[in-house]
Amino acid sequence: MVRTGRPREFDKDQALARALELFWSRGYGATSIQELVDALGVERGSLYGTFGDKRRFYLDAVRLYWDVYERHLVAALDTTPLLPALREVLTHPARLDELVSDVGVPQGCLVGNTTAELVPHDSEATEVVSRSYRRFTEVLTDALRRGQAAGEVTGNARPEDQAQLLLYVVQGLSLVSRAGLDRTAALAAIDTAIEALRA
Amino acid sequence: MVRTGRPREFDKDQALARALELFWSRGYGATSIQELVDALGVERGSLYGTFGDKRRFYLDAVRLYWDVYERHLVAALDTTPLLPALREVLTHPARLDELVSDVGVPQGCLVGNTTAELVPHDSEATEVVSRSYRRFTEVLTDALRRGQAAGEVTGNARPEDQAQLLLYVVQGLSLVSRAGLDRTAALAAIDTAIEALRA
DNA sequence: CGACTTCTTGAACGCGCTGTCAAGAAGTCG
DNA sequence: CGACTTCTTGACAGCGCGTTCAAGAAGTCG
Repeated sequence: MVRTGRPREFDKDQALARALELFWSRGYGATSIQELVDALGVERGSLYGTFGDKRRFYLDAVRLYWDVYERHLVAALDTTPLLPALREVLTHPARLDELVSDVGVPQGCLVGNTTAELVPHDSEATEVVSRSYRRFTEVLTDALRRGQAAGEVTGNARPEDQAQLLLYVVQGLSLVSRAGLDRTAALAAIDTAIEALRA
Repeated sequence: MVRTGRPREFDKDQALARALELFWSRGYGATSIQELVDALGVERGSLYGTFGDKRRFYLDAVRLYWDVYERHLVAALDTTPLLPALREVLTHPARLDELVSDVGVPQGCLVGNTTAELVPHDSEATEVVSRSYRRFTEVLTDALRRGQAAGEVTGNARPEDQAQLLLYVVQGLSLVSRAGLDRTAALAAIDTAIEALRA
């Protein structure tokens, strides 16, 4: 079945990616449709016709964010030794390795931001966020299990519990960093967490 | 100097405390002045005359929240042994020890919520939040230093770094819990953190 | 070419919000 | 009592927001 009618003049995926950046840096409520119109170069009606209302648009952006992040996460943890890779994972969301003062740089983890802004009031957002957290702990649990089997990670605790704790650490770092980041202190704290995992 | 003019008909502190609960459970943006009027039984004009605009009102509530919390924190950590008290502190913000499903129960830590919603866009909010985080790590650092000196807490890491890490853990737990709390998993993760601190 | 479908454009609607203000009420002070 | 100050009340102004919609443009299909 060939698609008939006037063809879209903009790239849907590219528009969603651009919207993701805007939502990421400014948040859901603080991003107006007008700002999206200006940033994407697409008029209101076209956005509504393509993505539905603002909430749907935003949640689609969050889903895209998570899909990309999870792919990176799985790839990053598929290495030996595990702990250095884990250190990268923990420092990444707060962008400790880049210039934080960059203008327009997205702040923290979009899933965490969504949790703070829409959860638990919005049930669909709660689903998206919960699934992301579950996937994160699943991926980390697998990695930690491998690390324990290899004798690199301590067996003093269950991999599930270690993974859950690391979820808290990464989300906490991501959140607290918004208020200003002392890179040295943050890295020292992360290293403390990593060292506690060493066998 | 005696205060002249018509006396206020409501209790200012009590109104602020009630507003704090509302802001806490619904967030800054989602709490309208009208809701405050209804909940406090005080008309708009009186609120504006007493507390200034909404942002000031909110930030005053956050300051009150933190003052109360810090008093509790210092008192809770002034015990021996330290680790059980620390466990209480970590589980408290997410209210793991109470019924989470209670209607109207405030969600997470108000400072963390403020971080997500107003920081870094609002400089005054950023100050309030940063000061709270700094005080938290200072109080915890002191406690951990005592714990290390008493031989209860491991000396494998500096107290400052342990405290910073615990800030991340408590804020992460507080945030993630909004999306639904698996009490068993959360407690197991907290216990993992506590055990890692044991000498 | 003409019928049909889909996308584009930008004006306009309706709503809820924060913040203001004028008139009156309730006190103190001389 | 009369002047003065402060608080209360509720209407209302003004604004920005998300969303809709009608008219036109740009394609496909028979």
